[in-house]
Formats: sequence, structure tokens, C-alpha cells
Amino acid sequence: MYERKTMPDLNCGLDLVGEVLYGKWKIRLLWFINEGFQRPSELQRKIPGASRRVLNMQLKELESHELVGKIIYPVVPPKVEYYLTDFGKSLIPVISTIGQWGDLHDQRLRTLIEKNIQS
Amino acid sequence: MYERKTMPDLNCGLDLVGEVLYGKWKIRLLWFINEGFQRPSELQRKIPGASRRVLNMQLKELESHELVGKIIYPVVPPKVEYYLTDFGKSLIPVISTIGQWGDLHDQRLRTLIEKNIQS
DNA sequence: TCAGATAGGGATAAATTTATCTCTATTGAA
DNA sequence: TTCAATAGAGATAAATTTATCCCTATCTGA
Repeated sequence: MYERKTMPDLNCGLDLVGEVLYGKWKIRLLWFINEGFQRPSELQRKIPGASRRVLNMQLKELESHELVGKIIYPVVPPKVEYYLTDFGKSLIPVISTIGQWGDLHDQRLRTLIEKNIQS
Repeated sequence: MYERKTMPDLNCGLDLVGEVLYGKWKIRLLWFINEGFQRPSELQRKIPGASRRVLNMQLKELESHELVGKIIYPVVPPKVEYYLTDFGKSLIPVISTIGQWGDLHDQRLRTLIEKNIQS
């Protein structure tokens, strides 16, 4: 396990949100769980760019921040389901707001991002 | 200059926003510039945890994504001012929404974050 | 004249995050 | 009987991000 060497700044609400949402796949995980993709294997299929390992790690962090919960069914082959806690659900409108801004400016953003990758 | 080796996923609006806002200090920079702290030295004082170098780099990225603009006054000692473009300003309500959620859950988030740092 | 403010960049190191590969286990299907 | 699906974790490598240190320049004030 990795041990942090520097403490994060936690001044305002923005910093706090950053602490729990900062992670390459976290927002997408919350989003897809909210859409009903609850099993790890389903989430992996929805996010093929991420390795199994990293998704597990980020899910564990989301769980430790009480944004998602996990049910382990004692069956074989294993079955696990994640769900949004009430706390996690309260984030959905926020994520939705972010996504809407992105969708609204989709073309412009794509152009800008591509231009900046080549340079 | 660092050269990317992997391409980002750009499926939905959320991914696009991630590309331009993902960076330890970017949201704070946008926020403080919006609040009227426009000169690099002012921003550095507002964000003492970040090094001069990194702020410059992130400002440059924000500029390349057209969220901020930059005015260089030809004076000595040098004077530079950043400002939000209209595009950048359109992000302020989004950032505000994020910050509000964080402020609303301030105590809970702090507790959760601290608990997870020690473990 | 020397320190400090102003702005910025190169080289490099350190920290952090993400990816890859390998193992464990069990059941059902080909 | 061998392969795929299911879920998860350790060890390690690679990628990425952030920090540190040092240099350039000019003017003002002590």
C-alpha cells in the first residue's frame, strides 16, 4: 500500500470534493453505478480503458469515503454489487452539472484538447 | 516538455471536462482569478502550497484551453494579469455547484478524509 | 550596493497514480 | 479436462504530475 508523504490542503469545500473525486475513473464509476451497472465485471466492460486493478482500488476509496456501498453475496462464482449511498446519490446532481457543461461545449472542447495534445 | 504516451478517453462531456480541469490547482486558479486575484504573485500568495513553477504550468494549460487569457504589460518590473475568458466564466457556476456540495458536507468530508489518511 | 519584488523557464528529482503480470478459488460449459 | 467467468490482491513497472533548485533581467528602496 502506498503511504502519502504530503498532506493535502483542505481549506474550502472545493478542496474537500477534490479529495474524494480526484482519481481518473471515480466520477465515471459513480455515474455508471448510478445508471445501474453495479457489478465489478459490468463496470469493467463500461470502462475498458481502465485495468481491473485500478477500478477495484478506486471503488475501495469511494467506499471508504462512504459514497458507495458494497454487497458481497456468498455464492460461487463470486457475486458483488456496488450501490450509491445516500451521500453518494447527493453527488449525482453535481456530476450531472459538470457533464452538462461538457456536453454543451463538446465540439469546442474536443478541438481544444486535440490541438493541445499535438503541440 | 513532457510527451504523453497514452491517449485520453473522450467519450462524454464528463471526460472532456476532466481533460481541462484535471490538475491539482486548476480549479482553485479559476476560482481565485474570478475573485479578482489576477497577477501571478497574488495567486501564489493565495495558494502557498503550490510552487511557482506548477502554477505557471497550470495557468499555461488553462490558457491553451481558452479558459483564461493573459495580458503582459511591457513594464519593468514585469507585470502580468490573467483574466477569465467568456468560456472560463461559463465554468464558474459549475465550480460553484461543486464547492457548495463540499461546503454543505464539510464536517463529514473532513472526518472521512482524515480517517482514510491514517489507515 | 545589496536585498527584494516582479515574471518565467530548464534540468532534474520526488511523489503519486495507473498499468501489467501473476496468483488464489470454484463452477459450469464445451 | 481444459477454458471462461467471477472477484480480488501482491509485486513491480511505467506513466504522469508536482516539487526543488538554479538562472535570467530590471527597478526601487534601505
